[in-house]
Amino acid sequence: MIHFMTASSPSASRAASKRYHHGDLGPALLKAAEEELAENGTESFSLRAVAKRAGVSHGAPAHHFGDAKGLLTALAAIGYDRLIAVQEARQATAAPDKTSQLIAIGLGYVDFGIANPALFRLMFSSEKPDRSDEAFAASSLAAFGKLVELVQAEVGADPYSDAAAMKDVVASWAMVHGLADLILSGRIERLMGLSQLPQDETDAILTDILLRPIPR
Amino acid sequence: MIHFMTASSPSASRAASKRYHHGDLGPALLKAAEEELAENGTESFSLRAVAKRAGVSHGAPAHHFGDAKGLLTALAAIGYDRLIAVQEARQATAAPDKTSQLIAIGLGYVDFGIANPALFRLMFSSEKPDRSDEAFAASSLAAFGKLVELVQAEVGADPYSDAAAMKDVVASWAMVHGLADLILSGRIERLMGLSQLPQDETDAILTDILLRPIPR
DNA sequence: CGCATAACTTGACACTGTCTAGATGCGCCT
DNA sequence: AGGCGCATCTAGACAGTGTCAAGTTATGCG
Repeated sequence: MIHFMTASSPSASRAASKRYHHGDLGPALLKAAEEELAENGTESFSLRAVAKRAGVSHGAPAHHFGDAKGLLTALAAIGYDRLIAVQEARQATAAPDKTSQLIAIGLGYVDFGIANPALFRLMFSSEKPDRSDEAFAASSLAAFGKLVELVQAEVGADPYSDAAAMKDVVASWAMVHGLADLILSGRIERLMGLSQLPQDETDAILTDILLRPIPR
Repeated sequence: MIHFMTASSPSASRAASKRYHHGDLGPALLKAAEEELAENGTESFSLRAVAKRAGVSHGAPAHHFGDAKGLLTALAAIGYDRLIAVQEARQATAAPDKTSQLIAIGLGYVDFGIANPALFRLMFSSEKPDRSDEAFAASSLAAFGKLVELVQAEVGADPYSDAAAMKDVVASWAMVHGLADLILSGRIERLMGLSQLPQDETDAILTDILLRPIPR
């Protein structure tokens, strides 16, 4: 679950009670929104349902996030931070060599998508978030930066100055992104039955596939 | 544009006039829906706007498609037929060898996505269409069948009986799907400026990437 | 302590999808 | 040829949506 920094506000301790001023509503709304998203999916997402879940009136979210787009933008930005965290968890348990580390962030990308399908779609395949938002841009760029960094280590060239290396970045990203997107739409399951396999076998198959876009 | 078979009905010639019975409303609604989708995107899609565009009352679509899900399911099914057509157009202008033909359907997949971003998202990244619908299942399976067939020709093994070949299918699909999805969300453009390049250079880059998932 | 102001509520508005009952006219059948 | 069944389409109502404006509460600063 997302941390949401609920302990930062001095009045947050009694935040759940029915006071007129919630005291920490911003993070509380984000938490409620994520739960709604996870339970009902992106398509039937409702701002009023989020407000109700957080125990406030339907107009309250507007004061913190402007409109629905604002709330979803903030949520997507947090999503990128969490994506990075999941990738780093995979890196920590992976072998330290460059290739294993690159594969690890790919496996983390898929892990994240499977664990948070609606959030993943919101982040990557939705027009709802405002991509020019500062927090969104910063977090998504940080996630992309991890990929660039590890591809650069792998191929030994800076993607921003070497077109071939950038092509390697794009190929790696497209592969892992397509894999994740097809998995969480259920299209791979029908073909390979990944969910029936033990984790290490699934990882082996995905690793094989994730290695392909990288020149050897 | 989709054909929609408007000439098949005997009364379709005066279909545009203000008669009480439209005479060919099903196809007309699909056409209107596609236009709405192309202009406004998937997210702000409105059934009432589709009805208005087709010149009928807001309740009319229900009689032909049941509900919004039904209309979008039918539209997505047609989308798969068109995807196949775009892929076959690419095949027709490609070299006849097996590898070129496989790459051709990949380029067609990307072509289709760029030309119809909202429809692409509806087909692949939306929960709105009913995947158990017969027409949807048939058309999407036909599109997938093309991929299976060409991968089988390329690697010389039947994916349905050979796990390694199925892995090649999954890898190929994931690559082209991820590539298309990232391109139409604008994420590749920022990195490689594909739209600035002449078509043959873009094709060369995409071909390079699309070749990678296939074992050599 | 008083008060500006941020935080939140409440009600209204236009719009959405779906349901119901009613209006219309196409095409079949005798 | 004439009538009529029934698919086709309209029109109104309903609950639910996001957003806006105006009012209410209470926090923290001077």
